[in-house]
Order: sequence, then C-alpha cells, then structure tokens
Amino acid sequence: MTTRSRRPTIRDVAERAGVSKSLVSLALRDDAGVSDTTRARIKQAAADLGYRSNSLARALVQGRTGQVGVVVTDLTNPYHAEVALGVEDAATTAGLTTLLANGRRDPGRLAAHLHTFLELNVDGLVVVSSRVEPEVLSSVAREVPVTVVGRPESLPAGVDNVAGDDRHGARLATEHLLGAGHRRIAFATASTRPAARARRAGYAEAMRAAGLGDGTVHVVGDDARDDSIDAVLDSDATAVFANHDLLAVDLLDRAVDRGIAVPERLAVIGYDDTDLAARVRPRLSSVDQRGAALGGTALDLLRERAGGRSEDRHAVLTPVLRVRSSSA
Amino acid sequence: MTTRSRRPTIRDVAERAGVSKSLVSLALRDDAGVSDTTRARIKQAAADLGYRSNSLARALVQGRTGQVGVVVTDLTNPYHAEVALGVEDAATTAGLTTLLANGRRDPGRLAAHLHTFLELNVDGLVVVSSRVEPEVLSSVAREVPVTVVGRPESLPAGVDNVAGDDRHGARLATEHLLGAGHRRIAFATASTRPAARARRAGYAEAMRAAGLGDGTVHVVGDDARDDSIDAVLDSDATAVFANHDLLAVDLLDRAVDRGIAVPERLAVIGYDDTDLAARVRPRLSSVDQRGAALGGTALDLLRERAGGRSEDRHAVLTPVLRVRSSSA
DNA sequence: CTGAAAGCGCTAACAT
DNA sequence: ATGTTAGCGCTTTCAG
Repeated sequence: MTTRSRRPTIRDVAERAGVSKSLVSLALRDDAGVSDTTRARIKQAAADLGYRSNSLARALVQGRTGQVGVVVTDLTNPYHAEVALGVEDAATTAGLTTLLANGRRDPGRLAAHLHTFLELNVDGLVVVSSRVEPEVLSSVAREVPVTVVGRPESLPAGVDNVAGDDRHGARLATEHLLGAGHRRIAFATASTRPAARARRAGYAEAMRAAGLGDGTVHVVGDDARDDSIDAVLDSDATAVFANHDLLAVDLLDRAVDRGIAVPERLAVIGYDDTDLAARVRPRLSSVDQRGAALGGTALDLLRERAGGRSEDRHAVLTPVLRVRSSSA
Repeated sequence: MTTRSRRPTIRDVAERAGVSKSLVSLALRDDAGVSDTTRARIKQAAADLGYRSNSLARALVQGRTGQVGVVVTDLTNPYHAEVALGVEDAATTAGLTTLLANGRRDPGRLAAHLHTFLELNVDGLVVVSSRVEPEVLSSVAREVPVTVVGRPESLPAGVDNVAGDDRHGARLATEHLLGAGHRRIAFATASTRPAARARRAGYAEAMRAAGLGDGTVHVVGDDARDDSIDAVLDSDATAVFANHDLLAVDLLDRAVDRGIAVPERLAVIGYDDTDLAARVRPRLSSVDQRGAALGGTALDLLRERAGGRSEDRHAVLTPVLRVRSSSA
C-alpha cells in the first residue's frame, strides 16, 4: 500500500520521453527552443510518472529558493497573525512562498529561527517583532534582505522597516474622544517601548492642542488583576485611551465588575483593532494599524532590496479609527 | 555597508585550515576519525569565516531535510494556532524544524501548500484541517508520512490521525449541566461535520442516560445576527451547550442584549476553550481539547512512521472540562 | 588519520 | 531544435 518509492527525477522523465536530461528541464519550464511536439511528449511522460521537480536541487543550482521567511514574536496575538497573512498574500501574488516561525516573545528563539531560515537559504526575511537584538538583525541582513515590521528600540543600518504611524493613530483616538466632549482623558499603557512612547506622544500632542496640558498617563501592571487598573477607574477621567486592545478589554471588564457604565460614565478606546474588539461587550472602539497592509509593504520592501536598492527605507502606514459603542 | 558577499563554503574553510574538503565535513559534524588538533583548527577556521553549512546541499545529498510541514486551515482560529505550537514544541525537542502554512479554509489552498511542502522535501506533514480531500491526502501520503489532526469526513488508508474525544467531551459538558440541576438542555451547532456530529452524539447519550430522551438540537446559521440564535433563546431551555466557543459567545451576546441573565436564567457552555472564553463576560465554561497535546501527538505519530511503522494509527485524546461563571 | 572522486537532481552555457 | 557538459555545496565511499 504505502509505496513510498523513490521519486522520479528529471532523468526518468528523459528516459521515458526518449530525450536528454536538459531538454526535459527546458521543456518543463516552458523555455523557448523546444518544439511543440517534443514538449508535449515530455510533459506527457512527466505526468505519467507523477514527476514533480525537486526544489532543493533547483535552489542549489540557482542560488535562490523563492522563499521568504516570516518570524513572528507571538502568533497567538491576532495583530501579528494578521501581518503574517498580509506577507503571505503579497508573496503568493509575487510567486514566492512563505515560511512562518513563531518566536514566543523570546529573543533567543527569534534569533534561532532567523538562523534556521538563513540555512534554508530564504531569499528574504520579515521580522514581525521589535524584540530582535540589533546585532542579530544586522548580521542577518548581511546575508539576505530583512524588513522589520514594528518599532524596535533601535534599528541597525542595512535593515528596512515598516510601521504604523502610532503618533497619528493616538491623535485620532484622542481627538475622537475630545470631539465627543471629553476633557479628562487618560492614557493607559503597560509598556514603555517605542510604539507605546509614540502613542503617548500623539496623545499628549492632541491634549495640548486642546489646551489640556499633557493629559494624564497611567502606567499599569501587565496583569489584569493589578490594582493599577483600578487606579485608572478611580481617577476622575471620563475617557481612557488604552495602548492596546487587551488592556482596553481589561479596563472594560473591571468597569463592568464595578458597575461603571461604558461609555456613559467612562468611554474606552483601544489600539490594534483585533477580533476581540468586535466581540466584547460593549464593542470596543479601536485604532486599526492595518496589519495586512503592513505585511504586504514589508514584502514589497524585500523585493525592492532584491531588485538592487541599497539605501535603507522606513515606510510608515497611516492607521484608521474604528468607532464602536465603547466610545459612542 | 551591505556586503552581501558570497557565503563561505566548506571549500573556503578547507583552504583556510589547510586540509581537504571532506575532512572539514567530517570535523564539523563531530564525526569520529579526526584528530583533536585538526578538528580544533578546522572549527577555528570555520568560525573565522563565519561559515554556516548550506542545508540545501546537505538535504540534497542526504535525501532528508529535518523539516516537517504544518498546514493549518485557519491560523486566526486560536485552537488551530495552539495545535501548531504543540507540533513546533515537539519538533524542536526532536531536533526538527517546522514550516507553517495557512490554508484559510480553502481546500485548494490547503492542497497547494501540501504540494509546496512536498517540493521542499519535508520529512513529514501535519494537516490541521478536516477540509483536505481524501485523494489529496492519500497521494501526499504516498511520498511522506502524514498525520491529520481533527475529524475529516473520511480518512484514507496510509494516513495517521489524532483527534480529541468529542463524544466524551460533549458528555462531560452535558453531565456538568445536568449536575447543576438543569433538565431542559439544548445543543446548538452551526456545523454538521464529523466533529459536530460526535459532540451531538455525546450530548444525546448523556441526555438519554438522564432519562431526558434525545434532548433538543438547534442547527443555527453561521451568522451571529441570524434569527436562529434567537430561536435558541426563545426556547424553554435553561442551559445550552454550544458546539464551539465562538457560537457560545454569540449566544452570550444575544442573551445580554435581551436582558437574559447568564447563568441564572440561561447557562452556557462552549467547546475548544479558546482565549476568548477566558475574556468574555461572563467567563465562558468550555471543553478544552488540549490542542498543544494534539499537536505533540501528531508529531510523535510522524516519527513513528519515519521509524518504520506501516499500519495506520488513530490516536484519541481525552478532553478536559473548564468550568467558569457562564455555567456556575 | 587524511585526501580524491563520485554523485544527490537540477540548470545553464556551450556545442552540435 | 536538441544534446553535452560542467558545476551548485555537500556527504560518502574508497584508497592512500
């Protein structure tokens, strides 16, 4: 039953069609210079044998694999998954295949995956993580084009980057709340990394523009049960802009527990526009980073590099506000 | 800056160390029969050059790549993502690397990914989907070991399988509701595929055992706004067991909209124990299929095949009930 | 212990 | 239009 026999090679096809090895190669790749009749005969032979070309061998001789590696910090984060899908779509369109690996928020594991991909001779790498050491990025980028999606602490030379305009997104969210008449608007974050800092800056900017000083920033604990979540609810804020959806959902939850009506007594808005935002009650307003577009852009940058560009590019995408009932 | 120079090969290392090509190969793989001093010299030379072996070339000559392909129906489904992570963990432990591809619920795309992986000469395939055509599975399984995770309509010979015990899981859920005193318990599902049928059977079994006949089954529409969701709420049921978490969450939502108290007036329990279950309000009770364990088992089966087993194996894992406030 | 040579399956330059 | 030949980078006999 399980006839796991040796796979037919180009040689077997040649023999069956009664031609030479190289002619088979040409014919199968629809290269010019093969008569129609011969080509038909060869293709028939290949089909008969169930021949499928060995991409390993081809890659070895051509020096390129047509594969791009995507390394993601955390696939269980729907935003990251969305970026990965965006890369995959663009790659498929370009006739490339993607390999995906999950780093689980661990810089060591992330680096290991990058090296595995290098050994597989991928033609390019997309890093959906801001946790990879700059030295690692830069050493990897010496071998193949690399695009980082997101905002790492520092980005070495030789590496491309694409990120959402966090500052602008934060301004959108804050201005939306201001427009609804809120004055005491707080910003809450558990992170102090670059993306969070940019959002904080955008928030402060909008507050200042409205003559409200720098606003109020709450740096909360990572844990939903943390008292710092309560501190936000205990403040006099009538609206809170959370650095990401998960935090916003935690705030929503605590508010429900404590009988604080959302959005009547407290408006809440998140960031990332994950599935969760559209599922919780009340529906969470959120800033959409357009993850799929980020992923697609990352692949474009890779292809530009492969095409010869040598100066670094840092692309920025404009996010979009999705208003739902948590802030309406 | 971007010195994307030719990667050093085993030849360069040999030259630098002043030995022959093959000796480098032996030394680097810690093969016996190389003197310690020579080995040290060779390793030093390799390190100096930043040599990294070309896995393509190695795979070509060895006929195996050390890679297993994982094809998932829908990575945005957290349950599937969990299975994929389980495979990855087990693979890493076994010194294998995993390649991940996303099929987006499309049988055509799923099949295409399987073939891509075959061309990459993976040593085995894990299919986390019940949507791949049996003919595709069986043709693929002629070339490499294949394990399907889940319950496809039909499973061809030559393919291994691992699935949760859906019948048992459904019984657990139903018995839990019975134990809480419920009598009018409904089963709701949008699917009529094998997993759903098995859960329905488990539900009916538990109901009969309690002397409640076959119970009441609602086949609802896929869409949350569908009236059929309301039909469940309008029935006289005091508890509902939903075929999966997303459906359970839709029920929860509609119940909230209509002022139906959960769990006081209606208890709800889901299946899959996704992140969502622990995040919605009220917290959703759910049956945990133990996705990571399913993934790990899938890899074990693959390795057994590679080790020479020729008869098919169908492994079954026992699920676990997670009780939260939606049914307490 | 070390080196030379063959070959994995394919492509591409070079004949014919 | 078709065939020959020389590798891609590595492992693996088989002689020295």
